[in-house]
Amino acid sequence: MKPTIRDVAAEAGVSIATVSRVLNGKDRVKDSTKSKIEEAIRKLNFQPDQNARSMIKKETRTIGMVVPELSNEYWAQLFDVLQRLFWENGYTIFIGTTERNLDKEAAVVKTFIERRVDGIIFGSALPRPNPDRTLELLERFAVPTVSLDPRMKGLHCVVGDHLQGATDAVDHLIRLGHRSIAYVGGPIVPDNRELGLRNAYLLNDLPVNEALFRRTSDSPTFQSGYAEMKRLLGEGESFTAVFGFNDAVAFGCIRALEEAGKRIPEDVAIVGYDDIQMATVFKPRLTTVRQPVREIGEALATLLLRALSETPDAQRSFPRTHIAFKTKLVVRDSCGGRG
Amino acid sequence: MKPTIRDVAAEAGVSIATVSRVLNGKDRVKDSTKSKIEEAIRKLNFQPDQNARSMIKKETRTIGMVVPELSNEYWAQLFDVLQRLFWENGYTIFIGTTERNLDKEAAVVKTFIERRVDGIIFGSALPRPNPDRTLELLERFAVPTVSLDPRMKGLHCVVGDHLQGATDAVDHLIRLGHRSIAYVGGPIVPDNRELGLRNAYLLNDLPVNEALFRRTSDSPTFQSGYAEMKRLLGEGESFTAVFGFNDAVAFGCIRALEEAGKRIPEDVAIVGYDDIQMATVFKPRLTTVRQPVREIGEALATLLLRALSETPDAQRSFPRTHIAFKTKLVVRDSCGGRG
DNA sequence: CCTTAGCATGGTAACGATATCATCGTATTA
DNA sequence: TAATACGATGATATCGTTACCATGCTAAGG
Repeated sequence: MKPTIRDVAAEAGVSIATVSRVLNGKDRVKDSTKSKIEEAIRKLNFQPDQNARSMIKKETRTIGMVVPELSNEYWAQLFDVLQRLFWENGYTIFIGTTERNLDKEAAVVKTFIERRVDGIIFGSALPRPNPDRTLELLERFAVPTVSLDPRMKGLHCVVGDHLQGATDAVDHLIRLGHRSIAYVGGPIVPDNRELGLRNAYLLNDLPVNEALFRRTSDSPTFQSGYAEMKRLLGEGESFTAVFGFNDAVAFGCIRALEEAGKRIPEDVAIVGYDDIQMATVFKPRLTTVRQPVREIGEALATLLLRALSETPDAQRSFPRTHIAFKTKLVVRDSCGGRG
Repeated sequence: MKPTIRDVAAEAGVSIATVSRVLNGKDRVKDSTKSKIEEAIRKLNFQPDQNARSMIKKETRTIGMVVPELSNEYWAQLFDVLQRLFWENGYTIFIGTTERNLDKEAAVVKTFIERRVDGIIFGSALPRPNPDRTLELLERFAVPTVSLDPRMKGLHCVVGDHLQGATDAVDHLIRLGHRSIAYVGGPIVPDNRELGLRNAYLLNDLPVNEALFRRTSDSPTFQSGYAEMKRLLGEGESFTAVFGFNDAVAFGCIRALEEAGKRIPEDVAIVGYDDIQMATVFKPRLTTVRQPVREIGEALATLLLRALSETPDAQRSFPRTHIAFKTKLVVRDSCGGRG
């Protein structure tokens, strides 16, 4: 059996209270006693049970992170940033994937609540139903939560300004002379990137062709982008540019276009979103909208940590915060026009 | 304050023992009592405290996963597979990244032990020191662990057969006529991929040029591959092919080569490792060695779950298992010769 | 009608820590 | 020298569950 604080106390010939004192290093303990206890701890290979500690401390020092999936560079990078920041503050991270399924999402949040996480980073990306079970859970149990999805009403929120980002991207295409831009979006609506596109059309007083607005049926990945572009090409609509929901989708489109004999950017211009690492490798290099992942992660962590440092009473009245990060259009070669 | 089982008992006018019974659904409870209790649970929004439950059950139903980082498609994909399988079996996953640092690695494992995870998936990738603190921790506390690193002696182990994979890849290059193959490895030794390369040289009775064996100084990423290839090119060694530690590194090399005016595959042939999604996008498409991630993940989960189902006594004598998965050479365009 | 079984439930000791209050010396002060 | 303060430690309630044993009730069997 694993040794407990009682075993250590017996071994060192003191009371468990004193052992607890050296474990936490707060009360004063005589040096000789302290070293006796430390020796006993070493000898028995004692590791305090964090769960037992949590029960009485009423905080677990765990964070739950909910994301669609991790095999998506954006989420993975975000995780790496968050992991480092929370680790530095003594938190361990539970992670649960929604697999883009509302039931799973709610189940993950419920699990986190049962495990009494101190806070939640909510990075799901699903259309919000009504009633929204996940949101209800989060509110009922008053778990401090920071969301990456602005549609989660009432939660703190840190986002990239996708409306702006998409508008910039499409403006760029329009300025290069494109008038028919196909959009391959993700599976969810409403979608600020799509709105940004429509916004740019509007600002430039251009007609929209609804047949060019597409959405992938599942996760916005390389495969789904590829499949959707194949379908679009099959329908014979004409277009001279493509705006992809993210870089993976954009790459999928590129692959489909090339298989259909189109050249990039000569025949079709492409712009993506996220600026993943591979965006600089692919030739022609991808023009895309960069999200400041590190800054977003830091804002997320800072906000949640600040909320956690409030007393439980104060947390309820902690002001709702909404931070939107500016994105940046990174112009490379996939739209041509720059040589 | 969050409602406890006692509040529910009071609300329903029964004892906490009975509430516990309906919570666990094992003992028989009269239907009318049961519904009274369920009503109270709903009314109070009661969620049982999993940690309190763990204390007495002596299992937390959590798994700790330790990985170098997640912004690496291989680890991210593996995580997604594992997450699904463990979720289906009622486990929640803690994840900790080592940041390729032995101290952090040991600290993560220690944290997992303090949190009393039921099992650990050990996916660190670091040179093993002697003495090996992480291994000692794992052994002392007898946490059921499955490793992805065969150098963790005494642990169950599931790996891709990299020696074979690398041999296949290099054999392919040699068969295409290449005699000077640069290797850009990861930061750690020994490295089975490097050994596979040497093995192929040996089998084909070719001389080796040590100057062509390189290793990235940090994580095997796009950036480090790019930097290392830049350095190699600066040294003026001649070579006609490159074998990259993984696809990201290979892409980094490609980028550096192209900047130096080399064409792929005409001037330099490239082969990567892992077969990430982008391997099919890049033109020329990357020839690479595919690891069966899904199968590896399933084997990992199955093995750990089986170990966990043993009684604590039986776990000690549970036979050490070592599973190596065959890899598959995926021939595309980056080596030419098929074209 | 008494015994006995079995069902439904209650009471309470764990689990492994921390927190609080009590206690006992010993040194300091008036 | 008695009062006092403080430093070091011990005893024990507590956190929110589950496990285990006890108990009361009803119905069946003799």
